[in-house]
Amino acid sequence: MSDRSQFRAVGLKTTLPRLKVMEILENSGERHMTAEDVYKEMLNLKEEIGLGTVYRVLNQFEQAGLVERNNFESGSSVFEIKSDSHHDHLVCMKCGVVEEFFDPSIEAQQEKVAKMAGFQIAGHSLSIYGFCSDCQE
Amino acid sequence: MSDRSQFRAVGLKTTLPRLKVMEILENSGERHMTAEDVYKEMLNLKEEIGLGTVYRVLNQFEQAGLVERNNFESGSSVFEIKSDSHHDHLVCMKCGVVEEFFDPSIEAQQEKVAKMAGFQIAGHSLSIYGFCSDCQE
DNA sequence: ATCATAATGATAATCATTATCATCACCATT
DNA sequence: AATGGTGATGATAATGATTATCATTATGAT
Repeated sequence: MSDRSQFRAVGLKTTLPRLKVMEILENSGERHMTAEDVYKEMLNLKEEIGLGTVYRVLNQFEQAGLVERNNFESGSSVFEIKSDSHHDHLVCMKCGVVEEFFDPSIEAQQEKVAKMAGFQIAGHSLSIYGFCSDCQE
Repeated sequence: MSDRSQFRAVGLKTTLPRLKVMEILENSGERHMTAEDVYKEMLNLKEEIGLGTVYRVLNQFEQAGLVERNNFESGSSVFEIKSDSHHDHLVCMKCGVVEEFFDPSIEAQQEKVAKMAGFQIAGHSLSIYGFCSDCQE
């Protein structure tokens, strides 16, 4: 599905800033970008855009289910293209690298926990913090 | 252990603001408070304190291992007295109530995941978001 | 091509949090 | 109990992330 039709499907007009933001999220090596990251990359590519627009567009994309927001422990949100498959994160506290993982048994166990507490589950966020293989003294 | 000796043990002088902040965290019905919450409660109790001091003290308590910080999806950190036993959270997206849980199998599975990815685990944060039993239409 | 409407960019505003710094309180020592 | 050095406080300003405002501009249905 093209970005164009993706946007149409969620009621967003196809504009240059939206196309560019999506393109950066898709093509940037870094899968987890802050609004600021996206903005800077945009400037690198000699594209005109306002930082406010980046924030606005990312929020709209999140609302629309096109991207996913994560709040690690850094003080700013990071965004990534929403993949069809849910996953959680391993975050390196030294170099900041983020690895993704999916563990069915953890997922299943969460369902159980929620059910036991009478919670209707809507989502969850699991981040494991530590040091990646390159960052252990 | 009294707050007084607790503070001494971690190299913090025993001061009125620190005693009061700790007292509020201990006695407030709400276990997960923002700095602002603590500050307002302080004013309620007719105690003089600066908001900056609340932030400073909470950070020191966190450094010292006396309280634990959590970043749910609200944009501001919440603090709770650090209990000896680790736990994760179920957060109601409507009323904001927070329930705690501990699930050994999830914990164990996280260890496995980290090991497989070559990560040296330092901590983790698992929050399940949903609707508590009182908040389901 | 026209036009209503939504989107943009520049800017100001807000919110959470931290830094600064002069004044003040704690507490080990006298 | 008085003293003094050092750490702590409070008021304020500063910062960083994010959102609101609003006049101008671009999109897409007609």
